[in-house]
Formats: sequence, C-alpha cells, structure tokens
Amino acid sequence: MSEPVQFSTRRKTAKKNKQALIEATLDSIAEVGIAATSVSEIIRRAGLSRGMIHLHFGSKDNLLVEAVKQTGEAYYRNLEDALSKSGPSPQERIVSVIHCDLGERALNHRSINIWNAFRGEARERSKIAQYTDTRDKKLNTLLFKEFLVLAKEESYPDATQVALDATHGLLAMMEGFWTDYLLHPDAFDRARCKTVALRFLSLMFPGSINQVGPIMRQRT
Amino acid sequence: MSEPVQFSTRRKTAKKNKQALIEATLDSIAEVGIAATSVSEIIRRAGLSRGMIHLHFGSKDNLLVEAVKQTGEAYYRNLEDALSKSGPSPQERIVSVIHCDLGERALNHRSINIWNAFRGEARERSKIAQYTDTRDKKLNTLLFKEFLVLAKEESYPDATQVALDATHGLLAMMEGFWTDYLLHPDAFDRARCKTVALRFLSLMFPGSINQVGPIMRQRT
DNA sequence: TCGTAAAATGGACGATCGTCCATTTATATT
DNA sequence: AATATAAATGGACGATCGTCCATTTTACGA
Repeated sequence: MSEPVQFSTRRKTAKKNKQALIEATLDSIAEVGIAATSVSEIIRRAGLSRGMIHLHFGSKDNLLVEAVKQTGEAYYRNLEDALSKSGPSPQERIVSVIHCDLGERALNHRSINIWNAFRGEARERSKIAQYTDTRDKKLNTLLFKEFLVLAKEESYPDATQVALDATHGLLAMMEGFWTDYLLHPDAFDRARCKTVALRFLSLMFPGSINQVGPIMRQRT
Repeated sequence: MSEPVQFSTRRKTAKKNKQALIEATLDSIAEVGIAATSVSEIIRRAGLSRGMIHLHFGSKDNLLVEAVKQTGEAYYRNLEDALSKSGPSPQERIVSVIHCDLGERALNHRSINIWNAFRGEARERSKIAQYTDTRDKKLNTLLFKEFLVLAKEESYPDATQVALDATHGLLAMMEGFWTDYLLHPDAFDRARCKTVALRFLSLMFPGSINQVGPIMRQRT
C-alpha cells in the first residue's frame, strides 16, 4: 500500500506500459472475445513486444486477473461516486444505485462484454471469480440495508423478508437488463429499464418510491 | 424434415456417434468451458476418433452450432410440455412459465454453463446468436400476450404499457436468477426465486396472482 | 460368400498458442 | 564520459490447436 513514489522517467514509462497491457487486454476481450484474446493480440494492440507480459505480470493468466480486478474497482468507484452525490435517504440512495448501474459509465458496450467474458471463465479460475463476486456482495449488502429501513417504514409485518425479496428481485432484474444489453445493444433502452425497475419498487414501497423516482417526505 | 427412416445398423450407429459428439461437446462446455473445449477434448469424451468431427459436421464450428441449436430446442420443448399441462388461464400459463424456467429441467448446473458460454461467443458468431435469441423472442411474445389480458382485467388505463413492463421486468428478473445460479450454484434457492418473481407479479396484478401462485376466479 | 461402399480411424500438416531468455536499448549513477 | 542496471525486445521452444486424408474396418447387397 505504501509504495514509494518514483519520479524517474524509467519507472513512469514502465508503469504506463504495464497499464497499456491491461487496457489492450480489456479492449481485446470486449471486441473479439476472451478466446481470441491471445498474447499476440494483446501485444499487437498495446504496440509492445512479446516479452512484456511475462516481464510485468509473470504470465497471461496473471494479466487477466489484474484486468478483472481493475474492472471491478472501476465499477465500484463509479458507484461510490454516485452515492456521494446522492441524498441521504434510503429511497434516494436506492434510486442512485439503479441510475448508476444502468448509466453509461457502468453499462456500455465495452463493459458488458468484459463482464460476460469474465463470468464465463470464472467457473474455472477462482481468482477471477473472487473479483467478479465482490461487486455483487457489496451491492447486496448496501441495498438490503436501505430496503430494510423502507420496509419498516411501510409497516410490513415481515420487514426483513420484504427487504430480502426487494434486494434479490432488484439485483436479478438489473442483472437481466445487463444481459439484454449484451444480446441486443441496439434495441436497449436505458430509460425504460429504469422505469421498469422503479415500477417494481414503487409497488413494494408505495410510500417511498414512485415510477419517476424517490418520494421525499418528512422523517419522524 | 422428411428424411427417409433408415433401419440399417450402419446408419443407426452413425447417427448415434453424431449425437455422441454433440453430447460430448455440451458436457465439455459445461465442465471446462468453451475455451478448453478442443477437438481433442470432445473426441476423448465421446470415445471416438479424431476424424469424426470433420466427417459428421465438416468443422468444429458447425458442431458448435448444432450443439447450441439442440440446446435451444430442448429448452423450448420443455416449455411447450409445461404449457400443455397448464390450465388455460393467463395467470396459470404465466406461473407455468416461471416454474418451468426455474425448474430443474431447464435450469441446472449443466444448462446454465452452456447458455452462458454460448452467449459469450454469440457476439462473434452470428449462427450461434440466432439460436440463443429464439428462446427470448418466443418467451417475450408468449408472456406479453397473457399479461395484456391480465392488465385489461385489472382495469389499468395503460394496459399495453403495463403488459410490456411486466414482460420486460419478469424476463429480466428470470435472466438475473439464471446468472445467480451461474455464480452461486450452491446457494441458489429455486423456491425463493419463484416467490420473488411471484411477489413482483402479485403487486402488478393483485387480482390474478398472489405470492403462492395464480388466483383462480370466474370469468365474465 | 465375396466385393463394395459407407463409416471410422489416427497420424501428418501448418498455424498458433503461452512461456522463456539471450540480447539490445535507454536511463540513472558515479 | 564511463559504468551499471532496469526496461524492453523479439526470436526460439515445445505443446496444442483444427483440418485433412490415406488407410483400415465393417455391415450390407449381389
């Protein structure tokens, strides 16, 4: 964590080349798939020489792990950014998550192909599974906490179960929207997806959320 | 379609071997992924010789296309079977689709890995995309028709939009459940997924569906 | 029963895979 | 300016990829 900052030109270009390999890997996966993302393809896109992958990452597998790690971190940073700009109420934070997850920065042609490719490989490579999983767990914890507040406010007798169902249902629905985008990128309609998700939540928490967004109200 | 039925031992074992190659391919994809599903791996699993793939399919790509075609057909046959045993009312047919899509015959360790693998490759290979798409389109048409009936019965002023949202939302949610199964096969709970889906629909169509299943009532 | 042709075999082929390392290049230090 | 060393290069390596075909096996018709 506390790496000494190096200002030497040598170290800076080395770091830049290392990052260029990661970007080239992600570009390749997004454009031609993970099966066609060979060492030759990666170094061609990065404009670097053959030995660089072994030099910087030890192996192609390690490079893939580093790439999926960065992808997960980018998603989470975007989410944190959205939440920091969101209001503090549960309904505002929940709607922020939806807008973020279906927004262009998180969900785009490049990202959806990358996520899908890594998921397909995750089964065999535990390192990759670890990083793709982190996103889901963090979202799950975050949403459940907020839904539980709303469920209690709506006076549901089984508030915990309602919050679990809302979390599970919303996450599944958003996963499904991502799959929609993967299969039909041209026909995909972000606004409609958001509306459908909000329709679901507005029915579960009519006092807090409607089809347009969060309902603001006075707290006791 | 109207292939002459051959009873000769020769043709029967030939057909059996051809099918064995398809099964071996699907097994391999489910167990070790599509990247590791090589010609050597397939013929090893099928217990046949190297030239068989070229003999029966012309190429490995054609074999993959045939395999995804059969996978799609199997899903659809299972769905048709479930619908034929279902009652005629829209709510019964919708619940049948849910139970079928989340049932063990359609959704299991083998099938989810196969679907995911083909989806990842679909982007590049149009033949594969064609067959993976068929499932979604048929489900979409089927569900929308039934939801439209329910939406009118519930006296929604914007019945068409409600039916569209219900179709879109339910399909996305079920897609998401499949992804859940892919990522966490051990923690997956079919019953809970069905309940969550029914909770969503019971909120949209309270007169027709509840969290246990379809509500039967007299028709006018 | 024997000749024929369909079915199946398994090795050879060139291409490409990921890894590795002897060498060259370029920067920082003395 | 000379030396040391980190960074980068690109070809060689064995393994494996998918395809193809000369050969062998096997069941059927004559």
